[in-house]
Formats: sequence, structure tokens, C-alpha cells
Amino acid sequence: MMTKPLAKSAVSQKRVLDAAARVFRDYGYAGATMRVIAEQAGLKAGSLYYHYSSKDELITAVLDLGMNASITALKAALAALPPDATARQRLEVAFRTHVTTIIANGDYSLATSRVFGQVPEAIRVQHEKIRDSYGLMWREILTIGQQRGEFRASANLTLARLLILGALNWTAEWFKPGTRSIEDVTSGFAAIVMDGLAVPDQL
Amino acid sequence: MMTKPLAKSAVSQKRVLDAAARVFRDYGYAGATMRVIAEQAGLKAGSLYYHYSSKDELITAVLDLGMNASITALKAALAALPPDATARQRLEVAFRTHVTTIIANGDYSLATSRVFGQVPEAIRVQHEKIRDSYGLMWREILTIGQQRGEFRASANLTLARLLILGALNWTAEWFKPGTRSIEDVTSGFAAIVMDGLAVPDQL
DNA sequence: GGGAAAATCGAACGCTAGTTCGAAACTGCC
DNA sequence: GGCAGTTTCGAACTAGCGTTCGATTTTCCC
Repeated sequence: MMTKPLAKSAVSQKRVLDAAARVFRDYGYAGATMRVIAEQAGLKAGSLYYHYSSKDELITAVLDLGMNASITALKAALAALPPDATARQRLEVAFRTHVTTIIANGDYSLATSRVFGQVPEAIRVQHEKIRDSYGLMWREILTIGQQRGEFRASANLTLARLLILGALNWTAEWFKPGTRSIEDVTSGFAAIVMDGLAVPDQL
Repeated sequence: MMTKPLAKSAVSQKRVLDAAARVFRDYGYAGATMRVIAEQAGLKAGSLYYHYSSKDELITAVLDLGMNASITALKAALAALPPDATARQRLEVAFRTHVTTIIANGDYSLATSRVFGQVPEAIRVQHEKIRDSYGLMWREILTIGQQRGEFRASANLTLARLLILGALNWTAEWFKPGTRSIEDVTSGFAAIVMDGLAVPDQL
């Protein structure tokens, strides 16, 4: 007479979430309709409510999952580095991890970055906390590099972080697999951010 | 008996366009309703159609105006430079101009970058032409700099352009007037992109 | 293989969307 | 101050929205 904890509705739930990410990305928060999301998930609109009790709950799940994927991946990548890795190496790994995650989870990442500004305030405020914790990880990488003397003392690290994340997030908009490898993009970006575009002055 | 060329409905028209930019920015393409736009412009919904014949015509006008402001400003800023300006100076001016325009026309710029991916396909394709012509101006600045030997021959200019525009466009999302000056942001960005974050090797 | 729980359907609800259009209100010239 | 033209209103229409909920199907343990 006891109810079993849960069945395999998890499969359906994931299908719904994936569909939602795609549809939110393509049509924005208001433009994404429950009927279209349901159709993409192979369901009817009413059935969505068995898995998520409202549209807001759906967008919240999409936003959080997208952001958490980045956080988890970055943590793992940094932990896998040898303890004596240089700040430059750490930053390069962070570049690669971020872009890789963003491309792999393209639907979620693009949905997150495109829809974030259009979501009801309460949802945005809540999601901002997760977002900030990700920013903090980047701040730490940069700060340590500067303390170690590897990065210029004159560099404004807040600006550097905003520049880097702006540039990296933008990749999700233009990167097309096949044309260029993720490795090329990240190493090209790293070269610019590390060493600059300008030919150094002769001494 | 001849009709006068036009009256001062231009004032109303501009008010409608400004309101539309704000509302599109805040609520996305689908979430922006004609009734809210009208209210922000001091009109009723039906009256909008005297100035713009549909919601699509409105978003098209917002997108084009936002992009054209950037193009015009960049052209003017580059033309105002002395002919012997270095590529570095040209790039710095381009940075400053882009950010300044983006902040000054914040509603339009943010509306453009946020809504671009959600707009009906036909509108997006048309708008992409203007967008590309702006990208071309940046490509030229970078190419000339490399030809002159001011920028590293090894640098991938396509990646550099994507990095720069990604970073610059992102400023519209986080820049709050008062906290930091546009000058600080652009010179900070320029320092990183030109000279890099890393402390150069000793010779 | 029967039956309870899990999962889905499908019709319906109230509401708001974009748009239309005839009537009303303004505007500026003679 | 009247009147043609310009601009705005306001009510209405259809369509589609998010959501609800009883009925129905599917699933899987005993």
C-alpha cells in the first residue's frame, strides 16, 4: 500500500526540460508557449503540468541547470590540474572548459543568456545568486594570478573578468561545430587575453 | 488643395519608437505587447497603427535604428582621426565609440542584442545585412593593423574581432553610469586586448 | 493477468494578444 | 471660426495563451 518512491518519469522530465531549453532559446520567455514545448517533447500541453507545475518553474529549471553545468565543469577542471599549475594554465583551462560546456549544452546556455533579461523579476533575482557564485570562481583565478606576479599588477581584474565572460558567452551565438574546433577558439582567445594583440616593444 | 508634405507626427513617431525599444528590451519580442508600448508612448494601442502598420514593422525599425547608430558613430569617429593615426589608436577609438554609443542608445542596443535571436526569421535575415557591414568595419581596422606590423602576425583576426565585439556588447548588460566611467572601461579593455594580461617575459 | 499507481490526454476556462475600423478630437490654414 | 486633413480613441474581433481537471491510457508489481 506504500507508494514506490518514483518511477522512470525522469525520462519524460528530461525530454520536457530539453525541449523547453530549445524553445525558450528560440522564442524568448514570453514567446515560448507551453503547447510548443509539449509538442517538442512529444506530449500534449496539459501533460507538462504533471512534471512542472507552471511555466515559471520550467524556466527556473532551465536557467539553473544551464548555469550549474558550467559551475560543476569548471570546478572539476580546476581540481584536475596539478597543484603547481601556473595561473596562465588555470586560466586557459577555464577558457576551454567554459566554451566546451557552453557548446555542449548549447540549448541551455543560449536560453540562459538570451532569456535571463526577460524573465520575471523574482526568478531573475533567485537565479542571480548561482550566477554570482560562478563569477566568483573566475575572480579567484585572476586574483591568484595577479598575486603570484603572473598577471600585470596594473590590470583591472574586474574589467578583465567582464571582458572574458562577455567574449566567451558570445561564442555560443556564433560557434558552429565543424567550422572551427573549440581548441582553436580557446587557444586563440587565450593568446589575445594573455599576450595581447600588439607586437611588443623592442628593448 | 495639395496636401502638406508632413506634419509633426514625427514627434509621436519617435516617442513610439523609443517606447518600443524599452519594452522590447525588457520583455523580449513576444513579451512586448502593443498595449504596453502604447502606454509608454502616451497613446492607446490602436493609435500605434497610424505610425507603424504592425508589430513586425516596429521591431524592424528598432533593430535597424540601433545598429545604424553604431555604424554612423564609428564611421565618424574614424574619419575624425588624423590620417597617420596608429592602428592601436584606431582600435582604441573604435572601442570607445562602440561603448559610448551602446550606453547612450542603451534601450536600442540592448533591445537589439537581446531580441535579435527571437525575431521572426525574415526580419532577422534582413537585419543581418546591416549587422555584417558593421563587422566589416572592424575587420578592416584589424587587418590594416596587422599589415602595418602593429599587430602580431600570428593573431587570428577573426577570433579577435569576435572576442572584442562579444566583450563590448556585453558591457551594455552590466555597465551602470556613475559607478565607472566609459573611459575607464574602454581603456581597461584596450590595455588587455593590446598588451595582454600576462607579465611579459624578461629578455 | 489483475489492479493500483503513474503518466498522459483533451476539452474547457478566463484572459489577453495583435489588429481593424468607424467615430471623435485635434491642428493649422483661409 | 470653419473646415479639411491629421492624429487619436475605443470598442470589437479572432486567435492563442497558461492552466485546470476528470477521464483515459500505460506501466509494472504481485
